[in-house]
Amino acid sequence: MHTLSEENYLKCIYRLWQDRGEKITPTAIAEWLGNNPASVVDMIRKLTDKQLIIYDKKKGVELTAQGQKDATLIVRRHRLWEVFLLEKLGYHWDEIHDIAEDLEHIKDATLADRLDKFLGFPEYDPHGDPIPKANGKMAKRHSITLADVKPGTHCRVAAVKDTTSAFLQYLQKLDISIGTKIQLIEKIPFDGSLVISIAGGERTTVSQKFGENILTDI
Amino acid sequence: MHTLSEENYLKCIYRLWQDRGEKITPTAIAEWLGNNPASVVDMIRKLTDKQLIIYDKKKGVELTAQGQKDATLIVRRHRLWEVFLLEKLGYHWDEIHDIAEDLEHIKDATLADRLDKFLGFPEYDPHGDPIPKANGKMAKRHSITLADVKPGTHCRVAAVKDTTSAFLQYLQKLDISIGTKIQLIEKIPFDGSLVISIAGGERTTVSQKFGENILTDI
DNA sequence: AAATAAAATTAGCCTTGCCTAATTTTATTT
DNA sequence: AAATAAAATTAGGCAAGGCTAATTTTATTT
Ligand SMILES: [Mn+2]
Ligand SMILES: [Mn+2]
Ligand SMILES: [Mn+2]
Ligand SMILES: [Mn+2]
Repeated sequence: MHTLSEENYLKCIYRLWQDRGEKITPTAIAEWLGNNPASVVDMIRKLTDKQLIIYDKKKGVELTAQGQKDATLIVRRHRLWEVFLLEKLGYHWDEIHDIAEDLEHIKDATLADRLDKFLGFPEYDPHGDPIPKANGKMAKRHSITLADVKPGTHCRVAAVKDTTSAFLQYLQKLDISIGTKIQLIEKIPFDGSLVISIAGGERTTVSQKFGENILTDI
Repeated sequence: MHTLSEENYLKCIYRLWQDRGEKITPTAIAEWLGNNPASVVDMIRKLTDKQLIIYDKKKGVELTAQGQKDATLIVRRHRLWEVFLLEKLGYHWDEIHDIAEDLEHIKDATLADRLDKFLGFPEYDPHGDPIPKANGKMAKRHSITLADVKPGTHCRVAAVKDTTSAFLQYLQKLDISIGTKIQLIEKIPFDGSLVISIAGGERTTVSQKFGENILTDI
């Protein structure tokens, strides 16, 4: 099996691949994990030896079929534990990510499946991310951000991209959670700021960065 | 905070102190953890520096007040997770120990307390061991083994000392679990074997070692 | 095409937590 | 009291997973 560090790298590569799509470079991995590029190069060698990734200086880092499978299961555990922490233990959505970051590494043949069953086979985690099934399949990820939507559109908050507590607490302050209806009223050309109405309420202005971290539905 | 290894050593020392009472030597720790005595000496230095233990060649290793407190909280987490795994996820009692061995190291300020509440503040874990409260207090441990009891006595299985699956599966085969009534019919002087009747059933003979690993009530 | 900047890699070092082998200390036997 | 055995300790090493500093490669500017 994999070490804790190997798992964190795998999950990081999976994540960068999922939400950026671009070529995954050692520097990108280093930034995401807060490690030094030199350390990343070491781990790239190790994961390559284990046949979990393929590294081509032109194409960057890619997961092999096995690497993808393994990464998916880690993500599955992470998201299931997040549901557990929120729904069963009463944590808030800005507190669960870091704890799940550790829980995801607990390995037992049947633990994830039992937890899945106990939670009633949830499709999405508390941040709106789809939970991979045991076979690796999962519901579609949302991809249109609030910043992409045409002014005038009414949409629903389906997921958040950023899961730091800084962002989640700001959302809480604005009374926004998964399912909240938002109308995009206007985009300010100068800096991309967004004028929105939350759940039919007054106009509020948020930054472009804010809008890019909210994924929408409908 | 403590590393995973430091925590495992603390818990080991706590355990040896609780159920042997004797002087705790580096060799005893090494045997319990399956490590080399030389490694234990290294860790003794580290835990001493951290003021979690005091080591005196005469008295052996002892936990300081802080060490005791920390160890108790690890044990608390271990036992709470065991209850969770058995009651909520449907594991059998011989499968939960190893998983809890990892879960006990997940650190978050409120996790144990939330789990405790979620489980309904259980007093004992699935092996009959008392679960320390957040303040360190806990219900009395049972101390009389089946091997200590006088022939003729009817007693109740209150806890098991050994939690290896070899022992627990044997118990399951004999239909013994926490709460089962057992009458000790006879002790064989030759080798200490015990003739017992399980829940009023037929006579069965078990070894002395078996009897020493069952703690009784009433 | 050179010059410069950025990214990737290498070399060498550190800490943790373990090990083996050798040595010293402490207990037990004779 | 010696001899022997057991326990504890020291010395030296190793793998994992980080780091910094130096170097090489690759991209970008000029
Ligand atoms: Mn993690
Ligand atoms: Mn999430
Ligand atoms: Mn443990
Ligand atoms: Mn237990």
